[in-house]
Amino acid sequence: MNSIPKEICDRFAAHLYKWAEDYPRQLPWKGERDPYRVWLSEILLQQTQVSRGIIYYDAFVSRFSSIEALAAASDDDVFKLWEGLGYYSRCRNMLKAARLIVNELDGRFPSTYSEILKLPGVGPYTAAAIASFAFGEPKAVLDGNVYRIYARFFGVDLIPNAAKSKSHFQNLADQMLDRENPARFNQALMDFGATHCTPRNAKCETCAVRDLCFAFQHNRVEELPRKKTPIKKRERRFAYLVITDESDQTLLLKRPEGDIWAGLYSFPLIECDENHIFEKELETFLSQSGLEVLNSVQHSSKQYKQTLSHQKIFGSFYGIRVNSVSHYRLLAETAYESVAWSSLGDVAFPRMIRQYLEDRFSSLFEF
DNA sequence: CAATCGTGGTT
DNA sequence: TAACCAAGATT
Repeated sequence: MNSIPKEICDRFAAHLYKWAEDYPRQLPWKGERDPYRVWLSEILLQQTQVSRGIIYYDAFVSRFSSIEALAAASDDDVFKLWEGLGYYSRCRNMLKAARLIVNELDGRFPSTYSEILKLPGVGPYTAAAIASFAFGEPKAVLDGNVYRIYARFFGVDLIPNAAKSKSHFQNLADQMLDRENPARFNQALMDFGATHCTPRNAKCETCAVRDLCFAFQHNRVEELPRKKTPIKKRERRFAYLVITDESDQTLLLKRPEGDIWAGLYSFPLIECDENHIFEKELETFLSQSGLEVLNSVQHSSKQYKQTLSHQKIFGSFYGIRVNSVSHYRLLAETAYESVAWSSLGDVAFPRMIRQYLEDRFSSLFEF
């Protein structure tokens, strides 16, 4: 690949720094050097808008003031704090990394890019961010903002994140980085992308580098970066069984690895495909459950819909009254648990289940 | 390496 | 509305 003239790099950086002074952006983690806090913010911000990340960052910092405190917390408590943010494997990997650092690295956060990169849940972007922000190492971040800025600035006609094009963008980013001030440069670049060189309605009229910008000069700002081909969404139908007994216990299960919402809790569910009729499945489930059913369908909810990145979930909830959930056949040997109804407010649920509980039972949780 | 993993903001 | 996409990582 051709190298970028030094003059271009220098002029870009100078304009970028001037822009950052003209458009200050205050964020809770800005200028932060504590690697724990930098790491925490970057994990929370993966595929997450800054405005939402701030809310969870404040909650996590307030609850866990050190990596030792985080490492010592229970999985369920941390998942509860993460509830609603999505991409829950981040939460699981965050806990793994915290415990690894505390238990095996004597609490010392790794201080180089290559060592940081080994942490669970830390990929090239996050490692570069932590290395530059917390340790001043000259590593160029490559996130959605950076893809967009350089796709436009250099007129790169490649789809971002495709494995083949990533190395091209990384090469550009590496050359453009101000190696004397990596933290300042990375921060300003992402701020610029997030607020000025935006996906739509980019503020080209007040952009100081537009004279150098390929997309602006060729009137292709709206076309770049190239869009990813849209994904097909699998449709799934979940029938949740809200089973309660006379002691106000209910059945929950912890969702396993390998499917959505791993690590969160759920009511037992019957997944209905086209060929399976819910009523028959329910009859089979109950007859094999060991439960003494008092009222097989005490109530049924409306149908909830939730669109995920790769799936569209249709969910309905069916209230079932039994004598005692402790008779459930799989309780002892599987991920199923008997939980007091009054404690459901402390359980981490997927959005759809939390929504159902609020719709139907909000008065019981003192929200 | 292309598919998978959530949820909500924005237009 | 529906598409786009957000400080990506993992498999």
